[in-house]
Amino acid sequence: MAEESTATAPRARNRRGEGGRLREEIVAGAVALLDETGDETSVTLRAVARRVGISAPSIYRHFADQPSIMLAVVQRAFDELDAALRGAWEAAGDDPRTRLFAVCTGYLEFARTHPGRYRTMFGGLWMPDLEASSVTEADMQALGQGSLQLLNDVLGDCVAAGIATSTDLSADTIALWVGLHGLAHQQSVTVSFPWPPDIDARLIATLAHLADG
Amino acid sequence: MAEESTATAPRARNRRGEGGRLREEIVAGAVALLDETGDETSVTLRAVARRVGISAPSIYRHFADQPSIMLAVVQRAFDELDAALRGAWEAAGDDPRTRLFAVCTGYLEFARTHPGRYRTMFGGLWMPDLEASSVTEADMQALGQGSLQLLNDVLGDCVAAGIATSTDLSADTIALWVGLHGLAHQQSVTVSFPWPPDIDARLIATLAHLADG
DNA sequence: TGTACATCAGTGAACGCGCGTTCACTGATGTAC
DNA sequence: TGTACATCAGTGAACGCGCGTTCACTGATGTAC
Repeated sequence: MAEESTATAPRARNRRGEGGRLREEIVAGAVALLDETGDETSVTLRAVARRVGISAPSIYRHFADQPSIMLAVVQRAFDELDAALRGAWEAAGDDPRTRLFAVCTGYLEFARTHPGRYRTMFGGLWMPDLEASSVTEADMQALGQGSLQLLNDVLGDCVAAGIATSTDLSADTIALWVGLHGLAHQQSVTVSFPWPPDIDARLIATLAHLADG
Repeated sequence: MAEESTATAPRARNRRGEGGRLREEIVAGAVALLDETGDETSVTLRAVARRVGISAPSIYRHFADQPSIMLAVVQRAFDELDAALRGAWEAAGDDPRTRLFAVCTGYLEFARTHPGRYRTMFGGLWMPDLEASSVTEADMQALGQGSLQLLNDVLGDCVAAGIATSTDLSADTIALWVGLHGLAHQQSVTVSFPWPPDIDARLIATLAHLADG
């Protein structure tokens, strides 16, 4: 039924100076492949080329090698996570408690909506050999920093408003993130697990040390 | 320096009726490969055969196909996790609080000691197509049940002793496990992360709803 | 005790496949004069 | 305005590799008589 419409048309070639567009298409194709198969090992250079509708060697105009594609995919995925959380934050209004829940459930929702992407972002398998690649350790550590900072802010606002307690905000932020990650990751891996219906709220309220009621 | 000593000797063949031994060696070799490389994609049928010191086709006497090897590896890893937690429980004495911490830190320690194994157990990538394989969904769900039950017990003992509170023990057990898993998984993926020094105790005490002091 | 035979553990050679990567190329598009 | 040329996006064919899997086999070990 659903044909791979992006691959069937015989691609109009980009005009001079616009070759950079193909880079975008390659990353988008790789992300689409990842979302569809849910398996990063199926995001091969050749599979991406097929998906985008170009020949395999064309990719080398835009990426040095196969791991570079995965790095671009992961960087884009982290950017999208950041954007999603920021969107949830802005849509949530002014109440610190509402904002905290909006950002945390936004995080969980991202993983549920894009399980393959989430697993790849945090799965560690795509990680390049830092010695054999142009990627720096700083590049690695920068990933996810924005989202962690946003979590820190919403939790800090709750503490400032007196609806949550904390002796060490940054440590509690990391503990909160760890809990969200554990839930998000397990849900991105398995479909059948006996989750209690209130697992989201239970985890968030506990890890944020929210005042009762 | 460190030679692959297991692969150099020209293997004495098993005696009649003891061919089943090779099955053990194959699983052990696959686990060793996983621990060394930290990467489940390098646990190929041929790599395992090389590691054990046999020819590739010999594996087919003991496993139907390549995914069957991975399944055996994961099942063994879950058994070992169970045993490690039970060992920590028994060594911890009678105090419920001490037991809770012993089991939880035992869990985290397992992941730190065997990061590749842990990532594979919970990474979801090795999972076979349930339709195209002899593995049942019940097999899948059974994995990790023992460890979860043990967590349930130690947490329940704390509640019974009045040092922890819970409105729903099984839900709180799952929340506790989710937190442990998030920390264990992230630590099995990355080496450099700005962990607060007390992250283990902070996470455990929070998720167990331990009474202060 | 001796020997023919069945059983069983493990092998060697070969297959087709998809992969990443290289190379020399094609042909449309813009530019210099 | 016309034309020769440089630039640039993308291609087709080929490579060597490791993979999973198959097949017919070898040869040691135990068993029946």
